[in-house]
Amino acid sequence: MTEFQRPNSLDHYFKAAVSVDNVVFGFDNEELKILLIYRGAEPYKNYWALPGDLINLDSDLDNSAVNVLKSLTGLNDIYMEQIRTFGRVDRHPFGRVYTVAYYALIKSEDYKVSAQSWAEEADWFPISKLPELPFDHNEIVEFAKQQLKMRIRVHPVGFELLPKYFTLSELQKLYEAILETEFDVRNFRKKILSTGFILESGFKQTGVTHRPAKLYKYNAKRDHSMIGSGMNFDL
Amino acid sequence: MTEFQRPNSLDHYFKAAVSVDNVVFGFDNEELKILLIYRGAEPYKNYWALPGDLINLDSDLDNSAVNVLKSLTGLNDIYMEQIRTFGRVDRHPFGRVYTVAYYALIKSEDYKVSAQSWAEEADWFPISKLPELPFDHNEIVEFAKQQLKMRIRVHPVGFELLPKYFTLSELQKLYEAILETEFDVRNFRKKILSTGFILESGFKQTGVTHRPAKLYKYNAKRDHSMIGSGMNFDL
DNA sequence: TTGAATTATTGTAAAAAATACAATAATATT
DNA sequence: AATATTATTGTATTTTTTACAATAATTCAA
Repeated sequence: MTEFQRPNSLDHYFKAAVSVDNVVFGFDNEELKILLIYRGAEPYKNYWALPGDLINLDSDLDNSAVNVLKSLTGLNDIYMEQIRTFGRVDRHPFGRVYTVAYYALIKSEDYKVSAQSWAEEADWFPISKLPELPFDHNEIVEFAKQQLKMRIRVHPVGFELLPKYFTLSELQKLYEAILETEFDVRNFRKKILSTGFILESGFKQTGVTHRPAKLYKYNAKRDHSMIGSGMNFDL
Repeated sequence: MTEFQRPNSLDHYFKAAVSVDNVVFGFDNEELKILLIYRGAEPYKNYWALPGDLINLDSDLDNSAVNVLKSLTGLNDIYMEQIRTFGRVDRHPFGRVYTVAYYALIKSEDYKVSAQSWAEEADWFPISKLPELPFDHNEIVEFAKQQLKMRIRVHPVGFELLPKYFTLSELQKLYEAILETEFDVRNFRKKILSTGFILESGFKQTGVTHRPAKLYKYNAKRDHSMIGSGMNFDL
C-alpha cells in the first residue's frame, strides 16, 4: 500500500478496524440453513456466530470475504456477494469495528465444512431455529434473508443451492423455503420451464419408493438476467 | 465508545479509516444530475468529486452519511440509503480507507446547495456529462445508477425527485431518464395511475404556451411496497 | 376572430401472462 | 393385484400487457 504524505492531522481517523461477516446459505431439501461457527476467541468466546473476522490492512475487501470464510470453515473458492455494511459505534466491544456483510449460496452436499483457526466448530443451522447471535449478527442474517428474497425474484440464483441434477419438486421446495410461500404445482412448473433456465437431463431419480421424478439441470447458456424482461416470480 | 480489554495483538487491525461518499440525485425535468463538490483539500485537491469525508470514530455509520453531506453542501436532513462499500487496498493515497457509498434523491428546486467546510464549490452535473472523478468515484456513481434503476422498478421513489405538484409528462420523463428507455404515453399513464401512487391535485399548470396539464401529487397513503404484488415497471 | 402551433389527454382490440383448479401416471411395497 | 406415494400434465377464465392515433385545451400570430 502506498501511503502518500498523509498529514498527521488525519491520524485520529485511522484507528478503526473492518471485519467481514458471511451469511452462507445452504439447503437440505426441506429448509434453508446457514453456516455458523462456535467462537473460540474473544469477544463472545463460546458463542455460535457468523463466520467473520477482522480484515488485514493489505487485503482487498472482496478477497477478504472469501479468505475469511476459507480460514474459518475450510470452504474454498465460494463466490460471495456483498450485502451491506453495519457500523453502529458500539457494535463491537474491542473498539470501532465496521463489518461488511457478504452472503453466499452453496450446495451443502458438495462441500465438507471443517472448523479451522479460532473456530472450534462449524455447523449448519436451520434458519428458523437460529440461536441468539452475538454482535449484530441476527440483524445481519435478517437483512441477508431479505436480500436473497429480492434476488431470487429477479435472478436464477436458486440453482446454486441445489445439486447438479435436481427434480422440479426440489426446486419448488427451495423457492417456497426462500420466499416463504407456497406455489401451485402446475403453475410453478409452467413458469420455471418457460424461463429456459433448466433443461431435462435425461436421467431419472433412483432409489425412491414411488414414481421417480425426472432430473433437470441448470441451463448455463441461458442469459441470466431477468431484469427488464418482465420476468418475475410473483407467483 | 466502550473499549473492553482489547488484546494488544489486535492493534494492527485498528489502523484503517472509513469514509462515506454520497451520490445525490436530482432532476431538472430533462435529465438526471448528481451533486459534486470541488475539493479544496488533499488528496485530489482541485478536483470535482462526490461529497464525502472520513468518519469520526464516535459517529454511527448511517448518521455520518447525513452529517457529511450537510457539512460539505449544506443539505440538511436528507434521507440517505446505503449502496455498498468499496474497499480496494490502494483506493486512497493516504492509507487504508474503506468508503461506504450512500445515495439520496432530492427535489433540487427545494434545496439550495452551498459549499462548506473544505468544499470550495458544490454544483449539479448532468449524469451523462460527468467529469473524470478521483478515487473510485466514477465506479461508485455507476453502481448508484444501477441501484436506482433496480429500486424504481419496485418502489415509488420517483416522486422524491419531483416537486410537490407535477404533471404526468414530467413523471414520465423522469422514469425515462432513470431507466434510459422510452414509454408509450397512454400505457405509461394507465400503469402509473393504476398503482394508486398519485392523485389529482385539482390544479392545472399555468404559464405554459399550450394546453395546461393537470397537476398530480404523490399519494402518501398508499402502501409503498410493490414487492410481491406483481407490480413492476417493465413497460 | 381565426387558424396555427404545441402539448395533454384518452380508448380499444389483440396478445400474452397469470390464475384457479383435479385427474392420471409411474414406481415400490404388500 | 391392490395400495400407497409422489410425479406429471391441460384448460378455461381472468388479468395484464401491448400496439396504436385521434381529439382537446391552451397561447400566439395573423
